[in-house]
Amino acid sequence: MVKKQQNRVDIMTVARAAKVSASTVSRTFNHPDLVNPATRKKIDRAVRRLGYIRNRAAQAMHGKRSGTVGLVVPTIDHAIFAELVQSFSEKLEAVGFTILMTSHGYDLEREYAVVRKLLEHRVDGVALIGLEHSEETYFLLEQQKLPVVAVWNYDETSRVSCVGAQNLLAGRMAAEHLLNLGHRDIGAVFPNTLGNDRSFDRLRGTKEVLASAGISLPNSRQWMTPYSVSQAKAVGLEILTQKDWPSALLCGNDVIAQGCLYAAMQMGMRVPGDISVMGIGDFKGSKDMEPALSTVRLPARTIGEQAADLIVRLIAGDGLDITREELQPELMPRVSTAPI
Amino acid sequence: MVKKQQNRVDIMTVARAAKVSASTVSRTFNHPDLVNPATRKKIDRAVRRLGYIRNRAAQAMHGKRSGTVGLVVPTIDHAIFAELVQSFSEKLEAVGFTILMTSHGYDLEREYAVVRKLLEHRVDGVALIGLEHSEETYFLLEQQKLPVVAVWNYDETSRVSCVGAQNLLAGRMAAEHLLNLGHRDIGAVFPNTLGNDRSFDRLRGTKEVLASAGISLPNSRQWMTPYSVSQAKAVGLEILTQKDWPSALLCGNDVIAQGCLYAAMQMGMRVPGDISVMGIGDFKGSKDMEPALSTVRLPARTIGEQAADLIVRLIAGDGLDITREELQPELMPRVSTAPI
DNA sequence: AATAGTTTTGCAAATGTTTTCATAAAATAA
DNA sequence: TTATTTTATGAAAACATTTGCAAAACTATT
Repeated sequence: MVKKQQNRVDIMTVARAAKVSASTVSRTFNHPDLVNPATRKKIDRAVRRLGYIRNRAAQAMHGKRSGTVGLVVPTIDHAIFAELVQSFSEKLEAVGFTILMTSHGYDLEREYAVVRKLLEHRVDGVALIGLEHSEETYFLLEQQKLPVVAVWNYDETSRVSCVGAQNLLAGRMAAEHLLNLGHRDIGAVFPNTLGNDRSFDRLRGTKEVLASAGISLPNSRQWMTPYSVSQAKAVGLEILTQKDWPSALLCGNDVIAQGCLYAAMQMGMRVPGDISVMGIGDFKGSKDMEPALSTVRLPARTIGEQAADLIVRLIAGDGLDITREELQPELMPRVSTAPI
Repeated sequence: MVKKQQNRVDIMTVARAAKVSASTVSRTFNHPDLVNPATRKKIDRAVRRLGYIRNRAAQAMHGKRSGTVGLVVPTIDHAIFAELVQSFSEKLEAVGFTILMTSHGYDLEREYAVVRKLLEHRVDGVALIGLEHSEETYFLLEQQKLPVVAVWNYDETSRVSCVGAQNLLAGRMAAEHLLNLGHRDIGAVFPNTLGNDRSFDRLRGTKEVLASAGISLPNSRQWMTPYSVSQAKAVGLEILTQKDWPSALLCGNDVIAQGCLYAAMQMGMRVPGDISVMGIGDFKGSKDMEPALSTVRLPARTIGEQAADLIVRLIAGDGLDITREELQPELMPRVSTAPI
């Protein structure tokens, strides 16, 4: 077994090459103002010539920041998270952080495991999606006194800092919109609400509003589908082939709504002529669909950016107090919904 | 300025609590078989009680693996990369790696910078998208002798290991399909090919095939649009409002194709009746569109998975030899294209 | 009971950096 | 010119772990 002859260029190698001490090399990186420009130049040259790359691991050992932020998402394979993750990481990278990203597939046990792993890597902060996490996860994070922000949901009683919108409100607004258009027979098409507080709250908001208008949402008017155009379309087809379909479909998110739109199209039905379709989320493509999708906008980019801002503030300030930032959902009435 | 009284639980704290030496604690983590089960139990209890989390940074300093793999993408905010990233990271996480993800927004300079940063974090390997990278980036990676795999493109002359498909082939297949259907007046709608070898190769393949069928692709039949449904739709509208639109549109990817589909729909045109639309990529929703999108499938999930496999093999084997894995694009004729 | 072999443990050195403190050199003030 | 301040550098300790080596504690064998 050949021992890999590491081309180990460490700080000492550079120091020797530049005929200075390791301390000076270190300083050129971390406090350039403290070292003589001439020396700095010598060192820079040596660094370049040797291809030296400093070792963050060794830095991090000094109680210094690791320069990484952990990001835990259920999955990145959903339009909405992609948008969020992108804006979040752009903002963080701009101030020099690197993102350690992990996903858990909506499994709260796995979430705990990945958070642990992030902690092993001594991330400077952690961002999680939503506020529903296992007790162990919360405990772990609190115990480590690490800056944490829950992204996407807003809740004034949240156990950690959060930036997001109230999904409950979004659910309400969607339902109200449909109600205002005169719809009384409404079908709800939602993803599984288990381990997904976003979805749960939206459905709750919807039900609340309907109930207070004296409209019940019987099980026969509720459908569940995974987050996927394809599967939502299948469910949509199922709904529309039964003889008395609802006059409007309220979908848990825009991807599902898109599936329903396609289902209607395939059946040769007119939207909103034969049925209205309402989404929640306002994903990137939603306004361009044909017909343009009516939805409730949850500003993913803004949320991502503010979350990034917040976490750098928390990291910088050794901030221990919980901060909450609420963003308002916004009704986006477009073409896919119409008066009955 | 209050000095944050770190709840610094280190390996020594655990050792003291369990009345053993630090070495033994270390061993319980890394070579459990070398330590007496009884001792192990004692240590486990102490670890649990104190909430100890081991420090990967300190481990990594020992020339040990850092347990991270760097992933560099242009942007994650595109359906296609999301799918790829998801499958890639799922696979890697399953074997215990954590992903360090960064994006560069199609800027090769920034790519160099982020790769450097990844190196500072002593990632065990790096995955890049595509094969077009700056000389500095290649040089850096080679100099560090780090396992590298370029994902998404296949090229038998690639400078680093790669797993992907030949975009050239994909471009050819798309064009051939249209040709076979009898189309002679074809429009190409592509994203900017600068710093994007995928797109460049597809367009090249397309042109090749057309040329060898004696069909030229004048500038007036080429359009450029950013990767976005919305902007592609705008371009589509522009194309379709001119008096003699092409009989078929060949789009650089499925997102652009979707935009064109919507444009046609908005114009009240029938696809494929009035115009055929062809995509490249076969993204998640493509088969569900109305009309279902004809496209050339590039198996994102498979590519992601194989890339993950390959990089763990490279990491495990101190593998220095370049490995190339080719996946075949596949024609997916569906509804959006028809004989002229 | 003595010996040999095996398993388990601890000591100390090593890893690559940052930082505190001390000192040397240079610049400024007297 | 001397004394004082400022600037630039190096030596060494600290950070949290892993690991080679050797000692100690068991087991098995005679």
